[in-house]
Amino acid sequence: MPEMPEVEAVCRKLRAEAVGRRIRAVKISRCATPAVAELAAGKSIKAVDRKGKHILIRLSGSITVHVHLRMTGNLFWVPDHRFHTARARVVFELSDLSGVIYEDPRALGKLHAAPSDEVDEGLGEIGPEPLTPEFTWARFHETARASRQPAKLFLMDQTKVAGLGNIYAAEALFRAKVNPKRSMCRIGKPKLESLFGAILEVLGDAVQSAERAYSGPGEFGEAESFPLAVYDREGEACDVCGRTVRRIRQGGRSTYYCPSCQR
DNA sequence: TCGATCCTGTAG
DNA sequence: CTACAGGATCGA
Repeated sequence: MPEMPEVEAVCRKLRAEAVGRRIRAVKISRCATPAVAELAAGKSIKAVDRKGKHILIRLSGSITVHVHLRMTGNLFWVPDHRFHTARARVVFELSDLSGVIYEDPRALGKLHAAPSDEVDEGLGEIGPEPLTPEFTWARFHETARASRQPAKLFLMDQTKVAGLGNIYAAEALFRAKVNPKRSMCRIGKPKLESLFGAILEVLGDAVQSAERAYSGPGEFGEAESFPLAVYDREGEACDVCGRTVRRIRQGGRSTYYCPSCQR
C-alpha cells in the first residue's frame, strides 16, 4: 500500500495514539528478529519519525524500531491488542491493552530494532524530503542536471527524492507533461520547474487524501487516494486530450503515461 | 540497464 | 494457468 503519503498517514496515526505509551511485550508470529522483542519490551514510545518511506519509532533508551512497509506492509494502532488477526506478524502490546500491529501478507517489508544512532546512520543515503525545506529548487535542479536517468526512474530513486513511488512518480510526470523516458539532464528548465512543482502538488494532494482515508470512520480504511490521471489506466482515454493512456516497462515496473500530453 | 529475487494474493 | 502487484537490492 505505501508511498510516502500513506506512510505519513501511518505515522500521524501512531503519533496520536501510541506515543506516550509503554510497550509491555512484543509478540512475534512469523517475522522479524528476536532482538526486536528484547530491545523494545519495557520501553516507552517517545516519538514517531519518518524518513522517506521509512518509519522510525523512537523508544526510551535511544532505541529505534525501524519499519519499512515495502509493497504490502501495514502498521496501525488498535484499542485492544487482542483484536489482531491471524495475519499479524508482530504485535506490540502496550501497557493499557491497546496495541500496535504489523501486518505484511507478502512479507517483503522489514521490521527491526537497534540503537537509534545505528538506524539513523543506515538512512544517510536517502535524498531530500519533499514538502520540507530541504527539498529546494536549487538542489533538485542540480541533481537533475547531473543525471542521465530516465525521468521516471530518477523520481523513484530514493537517493534523489525521498518518498516517491510508482504511482505518484507517474502522476507527477503527467502533471508536468514530461515523458517518463526522457533523460533528466535533457529536460528543459521550464519543464523541470513544472516537474518540481508537480512533485509538491501531487504529494501534497496525496498526503491530504491519505490522511482522510485513515482518519475516516471506517477504522483503517485503505488509502483509495485521489483520482489518478494515468496510473493503472492503460487503454483508457486521457482526461486532458482523449488519447489512449499507455503502459510501458521501466526498471521492471509499469509506467503509465499519455504519449500525447507527455512528449 | 536488465533480470531475478524476496513472498503471497488476486485479477484475467 | 499466467501476469502482475503502491519496493528495493543484487549480480550479470
